[in-house]
Amino acid sequence: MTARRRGKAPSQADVARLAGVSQSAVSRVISGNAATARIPEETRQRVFEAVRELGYVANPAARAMRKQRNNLLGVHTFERVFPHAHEDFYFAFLLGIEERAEETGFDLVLFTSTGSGGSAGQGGTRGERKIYKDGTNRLNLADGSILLGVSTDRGELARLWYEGYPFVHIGRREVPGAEIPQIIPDYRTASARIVERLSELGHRRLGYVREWMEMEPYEDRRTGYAEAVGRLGLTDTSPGFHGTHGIESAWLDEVARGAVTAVVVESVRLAESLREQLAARGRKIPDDVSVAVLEAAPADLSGQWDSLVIPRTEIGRIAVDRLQTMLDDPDQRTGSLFVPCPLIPGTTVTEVRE
Amino acid sequence: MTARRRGKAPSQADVARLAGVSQSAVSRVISGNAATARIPEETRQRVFEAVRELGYVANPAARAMRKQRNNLLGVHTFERVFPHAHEDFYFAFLLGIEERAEETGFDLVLFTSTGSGGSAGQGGTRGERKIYKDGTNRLNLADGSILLGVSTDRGELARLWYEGYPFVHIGRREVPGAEIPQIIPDYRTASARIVERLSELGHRRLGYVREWMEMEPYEDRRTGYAEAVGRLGLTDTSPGFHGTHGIESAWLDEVARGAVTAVVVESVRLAESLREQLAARGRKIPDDVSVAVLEAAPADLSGQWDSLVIPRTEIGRIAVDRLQTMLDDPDQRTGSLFVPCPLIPGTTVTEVRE
DNA sequence: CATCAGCGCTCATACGTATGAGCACCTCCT
DNA sequence: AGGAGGTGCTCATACGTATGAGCGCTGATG
Repeated sequence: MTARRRGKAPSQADVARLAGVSQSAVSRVISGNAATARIPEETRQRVFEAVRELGYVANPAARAMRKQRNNLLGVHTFERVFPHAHEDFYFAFLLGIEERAEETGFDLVLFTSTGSGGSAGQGGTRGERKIYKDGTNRLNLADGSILLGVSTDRGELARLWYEGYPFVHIGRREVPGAEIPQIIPDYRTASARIVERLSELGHRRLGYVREWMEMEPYEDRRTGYAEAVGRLGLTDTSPGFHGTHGIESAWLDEVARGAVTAVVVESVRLAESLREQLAARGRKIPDDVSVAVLEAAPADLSGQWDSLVIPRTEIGRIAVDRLQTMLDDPDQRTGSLFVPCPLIPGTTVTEVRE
Repeated sequence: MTARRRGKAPSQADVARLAGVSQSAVSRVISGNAATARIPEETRQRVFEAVRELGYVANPAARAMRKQRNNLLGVHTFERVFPHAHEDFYFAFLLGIEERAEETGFDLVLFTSTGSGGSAGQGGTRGERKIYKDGTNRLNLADGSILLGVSTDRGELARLWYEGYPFVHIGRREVPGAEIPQIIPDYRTASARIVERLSELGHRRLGYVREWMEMEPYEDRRTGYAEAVGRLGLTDTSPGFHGTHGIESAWLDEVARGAVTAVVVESVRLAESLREQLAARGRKIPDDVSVAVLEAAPADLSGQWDSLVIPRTEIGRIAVDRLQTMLDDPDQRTGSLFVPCPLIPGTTVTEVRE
């Protein structure tokens, strides 16, 4: 048995010829719902027979063109997926997306092609991936897409939105004039809850250490923190709270002197640094200062710092579901979802001791 | 600016109307090569103007139907991708595939849908993914596909091959009557080289411990090992060499007595077990017995055992390239590629000491 | 015996793009 | 002046599927 030549896959017309019916009859048998198509069992059998005989398989491109559905969900990341996956950055999101896509019978397109095109090029632009390459919008291939990535190009997002393409963005990203549906880890509430907990443990004078980035996710953390500090009547005079990023040594001296009993830090990286510099001043965490972190470490690194955790897998699943509702009902094009971030206990926060 | 209603994306016809030319002119301007299409600059500009005005983007489905290319590469795994990725099973392959796909301007489709279909089902068959669901072959959506997975369904492979669908299988997998292009880690040569090295180090009496699986990859290791043992006139009377899997304690006693100076083991798992059982008999690796392993541990676990390493990322890249040549020239439908597996030195093989 | 409903299909068309063939016009050469 | 050859397009069609409209037939009903 030698393989059939490629390029002449049998069509419904071929099947029809063999079964002695019309192409449309074949179409109805194969994919038409039995209700509208009044085709008796005997004919159906003949058609299926012919299908098997010829090894007919539907052409998805044609089908996609005719219906407006492809059963394809796109995933666009603005940077490479897998390298980051290795660092657990995208990985857990993809896990959830894949799970849910499988459960709902969708396939996944990973948009990996860069804007630079070129068939034999030696690698595209290393950093960024564009949605629009020359005139064409690759995402269109999928019924809808999930977008993720830190360096999101807001212009492209705006255009995509304006064109009415169904998509969901993981993470908050404001684009003026476009109400993009987003799946947003609720950093704000989580940050506030961390402050509440510190307050319950007796801490009244806090400090805040911020990252250098100014993206929405950090804004949310800062908003939640500030709001809770205000509401609970706590004190924060740290430079981080008022706009400076990183750790100032003058302020550290104050902390060492006991001016502050708890510090909230935006990242593990900074928290580690804080620990070192406090140690250099003879202060220990949590004995002298409690520290909480506003970033989920990958699962295996956790258990150390008290922190919030980003439920990435769940967010992936939610993104798929949100997208599906958009597809089912085009009126649902707008509206974001907040996903609560649980706090995980560590060993760096204790009751205040004075 | 409110978003355009979904469902009526502008077509080339719309652009043509606006630019005052025919649809075919638009097509030629946009995608026709300039050589055959004799369209002056002025007209081109008018068309591009209209394109921008309307926000036209090409419809990939229609394009795919007309040409026979999609610029889509499929990846089908017979089990879930990402969970395994986490265990570094598929991960490195995907890394290479994605890299190379990006470099050559292709997008990736991950075929995640199970055979069980169903739009709202509560998850398909947990284990296996089928290629053919009811009558349709999802893979057809992509120009060609890369298949991988341990529980490959040979029947589906045969059918796919027979239909002339372009695909590549990662790992050796024999299917009677179908010469499936495969990217094969050259376990055979690598195993032989390990034996050669042991021989160079003075080992003449070897032992072999086999896994319970009977798949091609293990066959290759066994063949390479046996061939080298024969060629170099070495001795192996171990049960593993003659068909038994696992570790027999009677044989272990012999090893402990010094009947064997080096053992080749099919997996780290078994090697660990071997170490324990030798330790129980007062024998140490490598002081009393040298041990080499025929399986690459994930990069971070390595450095311990002397073993061969599977160049997974490279294999992924090669698979993409192999597929591309098939697509460019349908006559290249057959022919597999062997990829050499380097040996990495560890601390478990030394010169023989007697 | 005329009417009518249902059955089992077929016909025709649309989806959006790409492309071979060809048409009308112009320029240049003999 | 008449033809050759080039330019700047248009026409028509094909790709494979899905679907609304409709046609001829049969059997039942009035």
